[in-house]
Amino acid sequence: MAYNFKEIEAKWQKKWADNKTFAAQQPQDFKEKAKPPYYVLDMFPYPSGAGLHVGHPLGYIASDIFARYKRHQGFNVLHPQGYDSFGLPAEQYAIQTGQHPAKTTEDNIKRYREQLDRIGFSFDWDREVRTSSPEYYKWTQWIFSELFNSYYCHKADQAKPIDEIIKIFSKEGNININVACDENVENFSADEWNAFSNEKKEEILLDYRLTYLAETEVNWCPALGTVLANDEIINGVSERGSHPVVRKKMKQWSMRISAYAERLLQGLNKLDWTDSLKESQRNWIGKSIGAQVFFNLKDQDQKIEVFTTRPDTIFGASFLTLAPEHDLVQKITTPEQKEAVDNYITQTSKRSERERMADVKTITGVFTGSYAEHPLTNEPIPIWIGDYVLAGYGTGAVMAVPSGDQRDHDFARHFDLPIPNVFKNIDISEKAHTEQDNTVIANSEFLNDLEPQKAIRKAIEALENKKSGYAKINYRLRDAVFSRQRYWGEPFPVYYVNGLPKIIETKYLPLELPEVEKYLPTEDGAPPLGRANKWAWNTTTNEVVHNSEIDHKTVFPLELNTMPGWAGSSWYLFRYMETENRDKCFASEEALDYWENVDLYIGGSEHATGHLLYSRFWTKFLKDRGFIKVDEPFKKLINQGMILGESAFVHRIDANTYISSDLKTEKEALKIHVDVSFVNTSNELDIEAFKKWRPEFENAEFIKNDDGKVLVSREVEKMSKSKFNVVNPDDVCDEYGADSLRLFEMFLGPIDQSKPWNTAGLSGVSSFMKKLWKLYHKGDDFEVSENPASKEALKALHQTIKKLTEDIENFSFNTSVSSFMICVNTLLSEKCNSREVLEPLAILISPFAPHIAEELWEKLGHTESISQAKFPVFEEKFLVEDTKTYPISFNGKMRFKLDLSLDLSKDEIEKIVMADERTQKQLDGRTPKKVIIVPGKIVNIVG
RNA sequence: GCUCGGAUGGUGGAAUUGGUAGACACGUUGGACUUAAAAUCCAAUGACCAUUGCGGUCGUGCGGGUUCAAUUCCCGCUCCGAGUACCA
Repeated sequence: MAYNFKEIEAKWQKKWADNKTFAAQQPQDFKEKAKPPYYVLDMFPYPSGAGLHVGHPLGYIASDIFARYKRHQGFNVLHPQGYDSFGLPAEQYAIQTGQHPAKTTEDNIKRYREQLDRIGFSFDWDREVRTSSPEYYKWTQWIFSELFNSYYCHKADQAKPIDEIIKIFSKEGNININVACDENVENFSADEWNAFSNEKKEEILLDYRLTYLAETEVNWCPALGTVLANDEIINGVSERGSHPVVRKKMKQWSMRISAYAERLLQGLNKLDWTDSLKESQRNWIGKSIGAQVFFNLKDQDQKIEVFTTRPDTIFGASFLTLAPEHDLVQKITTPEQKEAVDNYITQTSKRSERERMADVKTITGVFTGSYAEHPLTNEPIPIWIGDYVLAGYGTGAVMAVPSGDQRDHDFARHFDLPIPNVFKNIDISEKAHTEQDNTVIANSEFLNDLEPQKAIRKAIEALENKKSGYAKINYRLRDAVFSRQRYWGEPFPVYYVNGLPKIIETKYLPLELPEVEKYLPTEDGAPPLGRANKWAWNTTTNEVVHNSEIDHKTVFPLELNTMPGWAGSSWYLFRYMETENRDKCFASEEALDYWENVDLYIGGSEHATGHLLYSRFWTKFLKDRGFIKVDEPFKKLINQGMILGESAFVHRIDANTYISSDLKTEKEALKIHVDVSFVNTSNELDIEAFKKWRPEFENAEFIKNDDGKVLVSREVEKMSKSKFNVVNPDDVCDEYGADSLRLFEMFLGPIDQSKPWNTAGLSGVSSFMKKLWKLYHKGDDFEVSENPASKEALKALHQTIKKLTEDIENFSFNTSVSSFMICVNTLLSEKCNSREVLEPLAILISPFAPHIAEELWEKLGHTESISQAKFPVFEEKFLVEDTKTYPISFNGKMRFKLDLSLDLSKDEIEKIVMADERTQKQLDGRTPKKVIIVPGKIVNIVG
């Protein structure tokens, strides 16, 4: 019987689903001793309308191989899948078509599921989660409430219930506490606190809560009535419709992730993530040690706060630069400078933050007309504004030391400001001196002749004595804005009483998304939920009621923003642990204790500083409040690279004429994307299909090459619908089978690298599958002998076991596939069909190609699924060699090979090698200067 | 700009701590089988020179360095990709 992958794959996919073969056992399911748990998780997909392309399953195949491998090793494996189903694309589609995002999301999920099912993943689908389902987001809302009801105590270094700080305030005020809070919080005593009105107390508490309302800078697009992400802005205008965008302040929910900066940083040390990923997070958190310095204004009772990592260069500060958005700018600008400053601010508001950071060449800025006082010399220092200083970064102000910072240097040169040199014997006329090594401070009074580190300490001491500053650790990590002016996201469980937020109690959750007639912002610029008629909270009945009932006594308006995409994905790993009690808790204690956290997480590196930081933050928070016991979500993490598409282009030389790409033309040919499905592996265009594709190609004329073909050119690009280079896994499954798809995706290259998809290569793994099948068959019949295997066959098997075990542990799946090929090629040439070899081989390959493995396993006479079969164990004895083929090199270049016994000593090897006539020929009469012999490795003759 | 990756034959890639560069595949060429095609099998295949044979030179993005020996380690570049805080 020939290898019929269609039948085999359909058969086993059905059996797996019917028998729930891959259902993970819950702790309470174990009658006897519990199996050790192992949790393998993929970053869950956003179900887009385009469906899966071959790039998506790459990581899923890798994690599936590992999950299956762990089952063979005797672990109880949790390997779930779900959908990150809130998001912008569904909302955009809803705006365009009027269809409810819930409906299109449901359709997309259905399609994703069908596609995933065809690839033979060992997912436990009973545990599926969808972030957009109310039963799930009930608990996202609950976590938000808990954050609202918590503050961060730096002394205990953990989050605590907000009630505790209220007690502290009423006993001792806020003067001696060490907690995370807003920068500008006012001091009060216990008596003052107790005398405050409830409203005032609430306002103050917002400065301490782990989620809080605050004014934040956003990219506002007045024409679209919405806030845009930086990457929705192209050249200063909106991507959709090219409307102007301005920076604007808006009241938004934020998450006090900055409170966790140090723990997020320290926690990295114990994670099994790549160094580069950990380094990215470290840089993102951006810890720097330095000083906070105050500059008093010359003529006003105000001070400007700056943070600097180089207080040793403070005598070189010749001006201050404020971000144009800085609160003090309006107050300190003199009437003469007002027009210039206002114009500059308007100009700046049109530039995105990213543009301002990236563009170092154009130097802009304006003098405010005011002066501050140098804290140590009392000299006047001009105050400028410049858009190279960002409002959200540090204090939004810098003390400019042009001799020690390149951007300050550029700014000073551009505006002809003084550049005092504070370094001994260093020329700073051309560029700033930014290094600390081999540096001595000069022109700095009491800091003269000191090295930077000593000078930093001394400068801070001086600032502290004058009450003009103090040592400070600063983090680049900013609090995360948590409000979105969108429809398709989790509603906040929040209503407003006199403008102050109140939380809806957990027992009344979920607060479900209301219906709206359109998914656009309202005419007066409120978010889409502003269009809902029934979006008010009745505090007596505890239910959502019509807006008309709002009386601000018992019925209040609800929050109109929704939560961002990362809300649901920050805790979903815990939801999969629970199966039965999903309505009672986010996950039961028993399940949480057993599964703990994710052992292996696979996903794209684009999540390095977003999702992976936010979910670490929420995990630490949940632990602080006692809801879970682990403080990191993902123990080990592997990044998968992107699979790129190979776009095809037809070459057009005039309105209707297309030329084969191998022909030269006098006219410049225009390259036009063409659907890759019209092109075969030899780059020949299917002319008929092309003509039918679109009306404008119907009457196309072609200039063919000598073979009578029209060839296309190829380019590697991102796989995307708009580039017509998408390859659908369904098509690959139809033509080659899921097992071949799985093997090929792994065979393409290292899991973490991006690489182009090339369908031509599929025939290689496909013929491997046929060879594998052939090993177990004679003609059309299954035939496996009980005779002992040859020495060579056993050696091939054990070499494969060894290599494979190492490869799987190192996630080097491309070389695993190679070693399977080598093994099967050897066994075929050995004509090996012994059960002794073929049975372990089936298990070895089953994580990679599970369908064929199950089929062969069944034919081998087993009635249980192969998925729990014990993984073969490597035995050294089958590999022992007594000779080694030595490369004999001369000056490092290999010239010939020599088989020698491994028992030989160095001297013996040297004698044999030197006696060889080829050695004498290479030396050509010379005497070698040196002979290097590494037994078992190499011989190198120098001279 | 900043941060983190990457670059090896015509193509995807291999080379475990510095020790035979190009495993395994694709493609190409030639051959076997076949009426023919497909499938399958066998052989060759980094470039250049030489070719009757032995062989030789160069070669892992570029320029330097360390070493008996460098794809691997160090210094300085170039190009490409990802992230850059509201895409997911």
